This record gives sequence, C-alpha cells and structure tokens, in this order.
Amino acid sequence: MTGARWLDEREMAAWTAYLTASHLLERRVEEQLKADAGLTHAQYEILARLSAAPDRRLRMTELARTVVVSKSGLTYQIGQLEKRGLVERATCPSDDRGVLAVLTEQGMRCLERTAPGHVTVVRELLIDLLSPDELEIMARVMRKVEAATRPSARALS
Amino acid sequence: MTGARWLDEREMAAWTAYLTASHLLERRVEEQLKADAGLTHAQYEILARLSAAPDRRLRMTELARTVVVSKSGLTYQIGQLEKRGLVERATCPSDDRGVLAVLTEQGMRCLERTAPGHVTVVRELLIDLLSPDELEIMARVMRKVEAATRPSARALS
DNA sequence: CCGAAGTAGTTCAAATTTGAACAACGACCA
DNA sequence: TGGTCGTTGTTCAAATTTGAACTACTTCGG
Repeated sequence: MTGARWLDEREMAAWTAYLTASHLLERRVEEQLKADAGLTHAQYEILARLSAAPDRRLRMTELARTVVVSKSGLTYQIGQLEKRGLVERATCPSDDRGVLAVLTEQGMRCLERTAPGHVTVVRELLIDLLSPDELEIMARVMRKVEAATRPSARALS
Repeated sequence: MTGARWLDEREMAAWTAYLTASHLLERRVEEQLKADAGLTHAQYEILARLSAAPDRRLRMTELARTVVVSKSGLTYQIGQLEKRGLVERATCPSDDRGVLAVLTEQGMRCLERTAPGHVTVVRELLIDLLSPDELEIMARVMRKVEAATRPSARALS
C-alpha cells in the first residue's frame, strides 16, 4: 500500500488544476443551461446525443453509456424529459426488453433554441482559450483517459 | 442568439472527449475512494486541502472556494466528516462569524492511509498516460479555464 | 423444447448537491 | 453612536444520482 509513487510538484499542480477547472467549468455550463433553458447538463447531453443518432433514437443502455450516467440515472432523466414532451419512449423492434429513447419534434426545437447559448459558453470557457495545438493535445489526452477508464479496460489490466 | 459560432469537427471531438473522459475519471476515482476508505471524492479533497493548510485549518468559505463546492454543500460534508471524527469545527479568532474546519489527528491518519491508493488511481487513469509535454500543456489549459471560469472573471468581461 | 445464465430497464431507499431564505456579525460612513 | 450594507455560515426543501434488488426477456447448450 505504501509503494505508491507520489505525485511530484508538476504532476500535483496539473491534477489540482484539472480538478478545479473541471468543477468550475461544469458549474458554469450547468448555470447557463438552467437559466436559459431549464435544463440540466445531463439533460442537454441526452438531447444532443439523441439528435445525432440515426432516427433520433437510442437504446437506453447505449445512451447511458455515451452520456456516462448510471442506468437508473438515465431512467430518471428520460422520465423528466418525457414529462416535458422533449423525449418519448418507444418499444424496441428487435428486443422486447429494450426501450428506445426518441427525441420529439419539440425536443429538437428545444435543442436548436438552446444550443447557441451553450456553445457560446463552451467556447468562452474552454475552446477559444486554446491554440490549435493545445486543442489537439487536450483531445488526445482525453481520448487516452477514456480508453483507460472505460469499464472494458478494467478486465484487461 | 443565432450568431453563435458552431463547433467544427475537431472542436466538437475535443469537447465530447473531454466530457466523456472527465465523467469516467470522476466515476473511477469515486469508486476507488468509496471502496477503500468509505470517502466521497469531495470528502477526500476536503481532507487533502486541510492537510496542506497552515495549522491544518481553513475557513469554511475559503475551503468551499478551493474545493469548488457550494457553501451549503460544504456545511453538509463537514458535518459528515465531523461525525466520523476526521474534522472538527473551531471558532475563528479574528471573526466571530467565521468557522474553522480543522483536520483532526484521526483525519490525518485516514488521509495518510487513503492517499496511496488514490494516487495510484490518478496515476493509472491520467498522469502516467501523459508525456511531460502533454502534462504541462494540460496544466496550462486547465489554468486558463480556471481563470476564465472563476466568478471574479464574470464581472470583468 | 427446456432450463441456466446473462442482459435490459425500472423501482426503491439512501446519499449528495444546490440555491434561496435566514440569522448573526463586521465594516464603514455620517 | 447608529444605521446600512455586505459577509459568514446554517437550515430547509427540492432535485439529482447511485447501487442493489427485482422483473421480464433473450441466448445458448443440451
């Protein structure tokens, strides 16, 4: 247990900067979405992912995986979005256990109305702060993290 | 509202990679801390920040700011840590309104016991994945984000 | 075709998080 | 000194999130 290599100064600084920045960024995005559209960031992400999916629909499990939320968490959020008419549930043709979350027309309009303000914040607080190189490297880094943290990676160590 | 510049392919890829990776990473860290020490990541951060502070104590507001959590959220978590004897509240000598969160000896031991496993995960899932250059650039990027997202930055735009 | 094992989604209780409202105190100016 | 404004921390209700338990369905070997 004591054999863990400690973080040196640069590493510690990078980690704490990451923690602070990611929390602050999440806070701001959440703030903007709630103020402008009454949406949670999670809810916005659900709408956005659905809008990009074929037929604007995805299986619950697949959606939960892409948005990185628990199954029960997604059930709850889809329920909320359904109440507001932004999403519908449909039966899955190929699997009777399955449920498809479908973006409604109203949900699509809500997304189109909300996206510009959201993108503006993401630009101001992240994207536009970075040079092309920095952007590319950050993307590379995050892809590495994703590969290392995906549940499938756990079994392979 | 429609004047928002959209994200191009690289930008969008970077943003989604960031979202996915940060959520997965947070999940894993949370998982490890809960399993090994029964601590939330927020709780661990509180202990860690206190341990690095002079006299192992910080004002509630200051602590909330560094951990990036709401005031009420910190009140709750300090309550939880107090129940477990890891933290104590002390009156602030210079300001009767103030409350000092103080890391106890037991809290310090808990942190020392927990830190190695935590650091190991942070290394495996982030730090050790990066070259020195990548680490430096990520730190720089995150410092930029912090500067842009800190509440004080809002007034200056 | 049958049954075991696995998968999909929901329900449920518990924990956490937040903002608004509030009470107590400090700072500052007339 | 008195009053006003800002700050500090807590309380409270509401919303969200998670894992475990559960039901229903699919898969696959025999």
